[in-house]
Amino acid sequence: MGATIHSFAYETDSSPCAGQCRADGWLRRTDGMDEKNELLRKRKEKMKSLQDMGVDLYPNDVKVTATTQSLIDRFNHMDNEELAGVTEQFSLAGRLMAVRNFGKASFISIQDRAGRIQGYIGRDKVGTDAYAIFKKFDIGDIVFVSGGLLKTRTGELTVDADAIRLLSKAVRPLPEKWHGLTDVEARYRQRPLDLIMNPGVKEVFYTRSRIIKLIRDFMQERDFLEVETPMMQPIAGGAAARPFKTYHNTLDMELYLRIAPELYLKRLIVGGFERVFEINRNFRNEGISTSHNPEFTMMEFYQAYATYEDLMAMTEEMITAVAMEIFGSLKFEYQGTTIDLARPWQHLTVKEAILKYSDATPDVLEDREKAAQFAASLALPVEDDEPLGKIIVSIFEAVAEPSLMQPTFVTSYPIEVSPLSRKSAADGRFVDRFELYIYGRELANAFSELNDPEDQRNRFAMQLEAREAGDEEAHEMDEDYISALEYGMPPTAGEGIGIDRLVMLFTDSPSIRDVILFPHMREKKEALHAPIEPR
RNA sequence: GGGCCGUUAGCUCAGUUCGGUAGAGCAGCUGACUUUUAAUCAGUUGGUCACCGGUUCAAAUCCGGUACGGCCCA
Repeated sequence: MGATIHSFAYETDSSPCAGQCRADGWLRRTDGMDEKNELLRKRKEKMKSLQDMGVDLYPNDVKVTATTQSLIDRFNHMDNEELAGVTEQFSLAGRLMAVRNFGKASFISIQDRAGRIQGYIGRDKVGTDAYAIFKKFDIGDIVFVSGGLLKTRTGELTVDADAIRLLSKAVRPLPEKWHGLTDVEARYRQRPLDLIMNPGVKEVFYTRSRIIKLIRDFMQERDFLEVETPMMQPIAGGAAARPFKTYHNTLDMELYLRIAPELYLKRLIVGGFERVFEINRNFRNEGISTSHNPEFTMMEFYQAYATYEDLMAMTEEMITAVAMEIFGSLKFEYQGTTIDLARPWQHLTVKEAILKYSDATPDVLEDREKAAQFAASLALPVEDDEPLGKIIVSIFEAVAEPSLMQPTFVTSYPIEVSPLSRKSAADGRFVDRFELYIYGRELANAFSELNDPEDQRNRFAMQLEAREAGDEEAHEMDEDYISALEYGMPPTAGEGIGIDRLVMLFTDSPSIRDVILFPHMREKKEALHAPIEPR
């Protein structure tokens, strides 16, 4: 019981589904797809009659030799006379997206991974029996077509079918052909339908894959080794965030889903790899918004004998290289704003940014009480014992961050918010760190790494104090990491780049959910689909 | 966490102002049609108006609550 709720739509009266159950104890069917649904019933009747005609509803015995797009690329420029000279026969398969029926012939639209192409199904050519079977196909079915090519009167390249077969029967109907699936909740919850109906969505994920490949190639060309470090960690370190907790049965221990791979990657620097990177998921137990998903993809990389300044140059190089591959330009539109990645990018210290985007005076940022007052005037919550550095960062995030539309490196972060960064040689209250902002969003975070084990122990101690004062995101003491540093870590710089946010930028996506295939949503107590009765 | 908005047929949406038997297009079904492409033409099926409760002779519509979602703010 209970656990069956995802696979079956049924729950009995005794189930704890208060307020969600129908009076008769059955869960409401959100799509009305129960045995009383006429569309579904008609389909099942149709499937029965196809089987009676000897048709296998789910065969797997065809070989596909072409994609829709490959045919268009090769033959779209030809006219009918030239196409008549093409003797090659083509076999393709895909989802039946439209049928335009003319009695003894039909036009169909087939969609595969690459695109769509039209098919012409003439009764004379495929045969009367096959045509009668074809007439029982539904939009949404997966079909196989083979034949030559022709151009229609309107000039559309069309597969002139010798044969058409059913490869997989769709039991449920597709959304409407013209408007498609537009309800955002339905799109995220039923991503397969979204991908079928909205070609732009597929395009986003093709672009996402290309961006990740470009970044991977960029790193490998620079002699970085791609590695994978633990997703499950006994201490969730490397960032300021609340973790998800899990449990290992045999080891009888609690583990955390990682909030960052940082401390493991730096252990590998100690181990001598010198240049490592990882593109993988992090998990942070925090709110969901248009730019936050509880699990998100980050690239982190570490380079020995480099500084955070080297990484600024490398970041500019990497992101402009990706932009040139994706757009062929350093200028592009994001949500109606022109983003210009022309180098060099703007550099601001945290304090400079605050002074630029607020009416704060420099003395406000030197004195804790004045800073706290200024924060209060902005309606920012300030804890009683919150250190100056944290207050300054809160002010920065409130007044400056949303204004940093064009690419900007923000530097000189206070030491209180940077427990893993190297102290600035010029002023020990600050660290050698930068964050990259574009369109008011943090895209990257990097610093020269702290490799003095004693200093690291002191920083963790500072964090423990903050933790005891109630900061749930403060870092924990990690003795194992410190002991790795005690073997000696070369001077190193490291960076994390938010891949989802980068993809948002390069695909003009307004929400992080648009670049994550299955974004997390609150659980629906009602079944998304009711079960279909057996045939 | 707060504010505003949304949830009506498989899908896309009207209908809510000012309460009076639930509407359209697409999809489906029946028929016509061998170059259409949102094919067309004729006919036709399909609804627990998100859920729970209240007011009322009468609620998709008014009131209260709940769930889920969106946007903005924190």
